Amino acid sequence: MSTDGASRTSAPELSLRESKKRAARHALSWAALRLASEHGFDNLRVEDIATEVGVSARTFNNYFSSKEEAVCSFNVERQERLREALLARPSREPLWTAVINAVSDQHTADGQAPREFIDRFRILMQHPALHGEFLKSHARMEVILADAIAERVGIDADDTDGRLSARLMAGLVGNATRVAMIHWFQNEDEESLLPILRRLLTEVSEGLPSLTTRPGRLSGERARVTAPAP
Amino acid sequence: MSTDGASRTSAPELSLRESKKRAARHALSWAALRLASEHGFDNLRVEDIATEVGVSARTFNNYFSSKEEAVCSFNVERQERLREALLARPSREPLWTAVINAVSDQHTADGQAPREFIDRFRILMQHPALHGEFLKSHARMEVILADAIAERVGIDADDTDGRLSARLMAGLVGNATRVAMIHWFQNEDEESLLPILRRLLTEVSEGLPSLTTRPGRLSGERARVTAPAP
DNA sequence: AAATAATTTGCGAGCCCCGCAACTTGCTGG
DNA sequence: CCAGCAAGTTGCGGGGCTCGCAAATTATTT
Repeated sequence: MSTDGASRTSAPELSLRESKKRAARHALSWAALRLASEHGFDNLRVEDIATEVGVSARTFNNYFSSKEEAVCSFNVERQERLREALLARPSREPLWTAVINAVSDQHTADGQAPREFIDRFRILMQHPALHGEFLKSHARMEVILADAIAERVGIDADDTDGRLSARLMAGLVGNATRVAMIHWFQNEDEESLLPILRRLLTEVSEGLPSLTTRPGRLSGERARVTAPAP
Repeated sequence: MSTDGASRTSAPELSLRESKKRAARHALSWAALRLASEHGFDNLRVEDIATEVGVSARTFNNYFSSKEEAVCSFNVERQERLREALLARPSREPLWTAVINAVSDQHTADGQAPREFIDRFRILMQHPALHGEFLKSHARMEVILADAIAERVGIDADDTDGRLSARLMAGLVGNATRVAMIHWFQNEDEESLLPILRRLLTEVSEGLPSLTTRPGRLSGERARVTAPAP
């Protein structure tokens, strides 16, 4: 029968080898995530992950160069989707709107996951050993997003300043995402992730008004910086 | 007599033990950085670092839980300085101006380092094994900066939204810093770090005008997002 | 179907990180 | 001043990780 979505989005006709490789990588990544969230990262052995999937431990290290990488690898899978999502937004949408909506879409599915799993996930991601890899996967995401932004806006490959700006904007998005997630990690019963994320992104897109135009003893002016340098 | 800078900034009168500990940590961190930049991270052994400083390898792991952490630890030392620098800016300065100047100050000294060292440093930081830890140290920096911002602006500890905004702003700064550094890593003979950094920070502080008001087929409007939530 | 290319696997080496228990060093109250 | 306590250091040993290598297995090509 095999009625999977091969034709859904321009399937690149992957060879048997390629599809096996992807499947293996995917399986290893999810096995790692599941086992880690169930037994805790400290009790995660490479051998267990490999056994779970039915390959040798040596093969695991052909796919991932560390346990941490495998556990956080699910983030990478999102990247590809985000890129497509942004480019699929109607081209009339203002840039920020398109970005915010595209990012939101990536996170709406998360609400569906079983509560129990989400809770364990939050605990898991607090582990120091995963923090670095988690950030690393976000950094990769930002690069992808920056390219997508540049593509959407029509920035040339050789427009250094333009690409830097795109990179910067992608960073802002990634940062808002990160802050939202961390806040969400730490405050269990508060708002769910998506509303926070949208709020932060909107705030960023508007130039952080709540801080710069604060009523108190603060100046509402934009920064006026002394001359950069000779 | 001991006429050192004890009174400069409210020295906490550290005990002999404490000062030894700090010295050891500092020495280990710098030994790690130096050896790594000279011989490459792949040829860095914990034992070498420890020997260089004159302690046992076991002691090294009492201070740092990984080589990566040690190599990137110099970033942490900046954090404390950044906090003080921001709070020391004249309180009349607009927030963004103060932040930009404080951040700039942390990086002006870098230009003085010997060229040779800087080059090796740039290569070193490209190593995948250090990338995660590098980002981690930046994340820590952002937390410190967020607190400093909140303190300067006068945000209460229980003002959740306010603190979130401060966190967000600190993230923007961290992000601009990161983008600037990465750009600087990859383009050897281009501008030096500081000018790029100041340019990016200014751009961020103004709400990314170069992208959102781009002449072409893009709308210059701010994002108008569908209602975030009830 | 043979030739070729890519993957998987077992083995072994070298290193890392940490718990533990002795040992050394700084600190504190009499 | 010094006895006794607290804190830091060290060697040892163990479990684990990551990788290079070469043989075996599995796809792909001709």
